[in-house]
Amino acid sequence: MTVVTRFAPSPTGHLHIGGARTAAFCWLFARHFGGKFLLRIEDTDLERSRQEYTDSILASMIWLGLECEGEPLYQTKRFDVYNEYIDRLLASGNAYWCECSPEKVEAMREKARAEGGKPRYDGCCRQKGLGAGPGRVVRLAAPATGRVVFEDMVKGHVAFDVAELDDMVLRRSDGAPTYNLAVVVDDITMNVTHVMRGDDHVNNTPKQILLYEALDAAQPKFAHVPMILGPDRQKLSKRHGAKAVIEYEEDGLLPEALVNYLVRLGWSHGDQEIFTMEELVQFFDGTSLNSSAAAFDPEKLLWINAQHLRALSAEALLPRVKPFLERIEAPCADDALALRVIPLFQPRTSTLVELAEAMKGLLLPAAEVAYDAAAVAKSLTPEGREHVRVLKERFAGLASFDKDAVHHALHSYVEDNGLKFKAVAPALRVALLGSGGGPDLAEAMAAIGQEVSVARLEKALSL
RNA sequence: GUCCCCAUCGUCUAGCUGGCCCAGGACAACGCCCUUUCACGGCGUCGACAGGGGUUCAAAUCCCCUUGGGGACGCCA
Repeated sequence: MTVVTRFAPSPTGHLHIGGARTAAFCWLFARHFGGKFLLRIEDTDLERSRQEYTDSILASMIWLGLECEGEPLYQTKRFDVYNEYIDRLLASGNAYWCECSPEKVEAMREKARAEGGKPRYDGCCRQKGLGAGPGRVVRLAAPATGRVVFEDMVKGHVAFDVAELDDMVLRRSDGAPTYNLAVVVDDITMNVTHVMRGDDHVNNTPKQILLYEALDAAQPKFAHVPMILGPDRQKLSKRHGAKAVIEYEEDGLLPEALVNYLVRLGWSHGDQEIFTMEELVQFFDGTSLNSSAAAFDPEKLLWINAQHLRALSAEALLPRVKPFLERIEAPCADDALALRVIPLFQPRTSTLVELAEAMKGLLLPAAEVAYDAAAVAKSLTPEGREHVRVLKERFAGLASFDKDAVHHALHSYVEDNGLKFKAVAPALRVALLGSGGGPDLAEAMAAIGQEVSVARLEKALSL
């Protein structure tokens, strides 16, 4: 039997990190077992569903590298299928028409709540033998007693008393199917073998199992992954602080790093922290999932991202930083130059945004270098300027300008004059880079080249 | 209120078929080293088995209770 998983977002917002993690788990699980990963758009809430959100979710999935098999399935296009299944339930006596108004049902619930019980519909239309009619809904004729039991892949043994469940609505008065009905029908018809979803759905599971039973259909395996909580340990949701995946994209995060971080939240493989997508596929088999909720830690995400950023080759990184360079008006005209500059900042930055900003400082022509006033005042002293002046001449006269050549020129100047390297480095650094921090001087000069290096020093001397 | 789930350092976690754990790794914090700066890196410090009962020769690991946290109770998904 081939494994089939599915991710089923509702297009009422952008894809947020909780959903992204669930999607990643589903995708990984299917990949690991050589199965299929399907996508289903749960857009039956006509009020809140929007096409733009569907587009956004799809785009985020692609960005994350979690591509699904075939075309996504839209629930709104499947009302015929749902009605067919509802008719079957009606015919088999597992469902019935109900004429109770929402107000009446709400009153029942209030009453039950007041009496300290579980709010539920009392099933008063069950024996009425009603047929279809305006304002009427179809409800499941749930068994009155017994227990619903299932083995969850992460929670283990879970049991519910059916007395806790009520006769849920299957078909709304407007003819649209309800969530639980649609999910079950879809999972059956899509041949889903493993339902992996958020913890917040465990309570729906017994209701859905009742439907599988009423439909006499085989049940999938369930895996309820714990929620992601905010740094404050409060629930993270679309309406409460959950950042959308696209925001991370804009922040310069690497998709593989986001997936790495998200998956590690609630899953582990020994002490390993950094995983490539390939490793994730190799190791993720649905076990080692944690059963408790995890708090989102932005700092660790950043660290993971930095690790992935450093692991990439300059060639691989170049096309990925380019959009960020353009965004800060430092478009890269010289790929070879950019390729030499990237490695200088890989150990010094943790996002593409930071990388682009750092690169900008070296990509600029001499005339546009921005000097940090405090650093200039501190290091470009008369004495410092003198060092820069002489050094500039020496650099200009170099036949070769690779890192070693520059390094030797620099150090021979220091030795020739009986100086300490520390005495000349700060001035040269500010003159060259405009500020007090940054990469190795010889490396930086070799990267931007002799002409620009000399021009930069000259510019600094004119300050 | 009722039901379901969960409970190891501030955070993510290893460990949970009991002894190798007076609990390991990672992020963060702090310190030292490396060093032309800023980083990277290396080394180290701080820091947890929620509490109480059992079971056992032995419990972070098994059972119960308490407490705490989360989720769900819709003609939302």
